[in-house]
Amino acid sequence: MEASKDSVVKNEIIDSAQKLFKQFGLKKTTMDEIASACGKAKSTLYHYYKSKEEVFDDVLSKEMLGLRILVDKNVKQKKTLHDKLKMYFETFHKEALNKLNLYRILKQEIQAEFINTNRFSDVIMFETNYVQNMLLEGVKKGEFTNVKEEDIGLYSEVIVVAFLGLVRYSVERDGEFEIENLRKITDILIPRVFT
Amino acid sequence: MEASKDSVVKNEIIDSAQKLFKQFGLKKTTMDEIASACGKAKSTLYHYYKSKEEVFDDVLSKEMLGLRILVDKNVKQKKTLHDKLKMYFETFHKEALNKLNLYRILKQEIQAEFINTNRFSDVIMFETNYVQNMLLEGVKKGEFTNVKEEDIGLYSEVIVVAFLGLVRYSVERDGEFEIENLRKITDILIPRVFT
DNA sequence: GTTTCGACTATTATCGTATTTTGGTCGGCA
DNA sequence: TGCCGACCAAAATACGATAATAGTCGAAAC
Repeated sequence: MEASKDSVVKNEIIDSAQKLFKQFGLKKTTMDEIASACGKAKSTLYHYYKSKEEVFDDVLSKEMLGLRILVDKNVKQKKTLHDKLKMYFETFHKEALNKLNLYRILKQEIQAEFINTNRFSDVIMFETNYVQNMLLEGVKKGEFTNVKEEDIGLYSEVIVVAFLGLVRYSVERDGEFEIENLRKITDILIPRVFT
Repeated sequence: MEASKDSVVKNEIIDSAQKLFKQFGLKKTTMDEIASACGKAKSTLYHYYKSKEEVFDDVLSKEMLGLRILVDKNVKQKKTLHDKLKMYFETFHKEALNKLNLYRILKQEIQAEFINTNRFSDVIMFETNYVQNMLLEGVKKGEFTNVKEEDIGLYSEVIVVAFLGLVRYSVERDGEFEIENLRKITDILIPRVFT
């Protein structure tokens, strides 16, 4: 078994699964459907994944990766902490709505045990870390001085959780809470040194 | 029917109902149980309330009122916008955990149609308004200048939604996310003029 | 040896129906 | 006017039968 061949087949499976999960959700998508969608027998899937959950998990990882690549790319184009955060919120919010499966997790629509516990807090942890690095960079550059360095971990967590709360809210209202408004959040979440 | 007598009986009912709802939740509490808990017949309850929902709604109103009185009392004791907001977050958070029924609403644990639609957004609206007044007062006193006055409505909404997201998070982790941390949120949510 | 498949199993979900629970009504009693 | 027990209709529950589905296994194909 070549590793490359292996991952090609895995990609086929994930692509089909992603579409089906997006359309019907985790519960209403069967392994048989995924299998025939990519022209394989169900038992073949179990050669590459040991469970349905593992397939779903991989789909999520793919979506998350896509979102993160985009977020990171956009954020890197901005120079100041303020602009970076603004772009971060905007891109994350927009992409989370596109990646429907991911969005379902954020909304905690899927109540599977294995997901809520791990996945959601994984996202929070990862994003907290990402934001933390942004803030630390801001500190190093002197853009962000009025916060003790030891508090930056907590600050990041607060920012992420608060932001995700807003994403959820915005999603539940389905457009009532506009993206333009979301842009102003940075002004709230980040105390500026130069006022 | 005297109005006073009427409200005495209503209070008896609400007290019993509150305990039961707190212990078993909305769905697992029956009208018969509430009735016998306050030594009345079920049909008597319908003399004072026209439905179970109305009873639950009144319990919520009572809890909300209690919380709001305390919040308002504590907030009024503080002078600056910063201290007021700090106290606001702290008291609201603490009391929301005590008032279990209210807390279930915030957590959106109760999925009854009549609740999610009205109650939750009622809370958001009320709190948004309350915070807005705080901010406007801060503007008037010159403590809070770096925000356009027309944006204050949006700011308030963002603050409330973000804060409720944090309350939920803190509740889900059941103590992991400490109240002391919550106190620092004000520093994040309110850009200070004097840095 | 690796990948695929069809047949098989065990578990879970679904359905139809009988039964119970429960929200809500009503007439009458104090 | 305030209260109750008896009553009803609708919803929840229980349960057995049936169907759907996640996951296994041995063998065939490559």
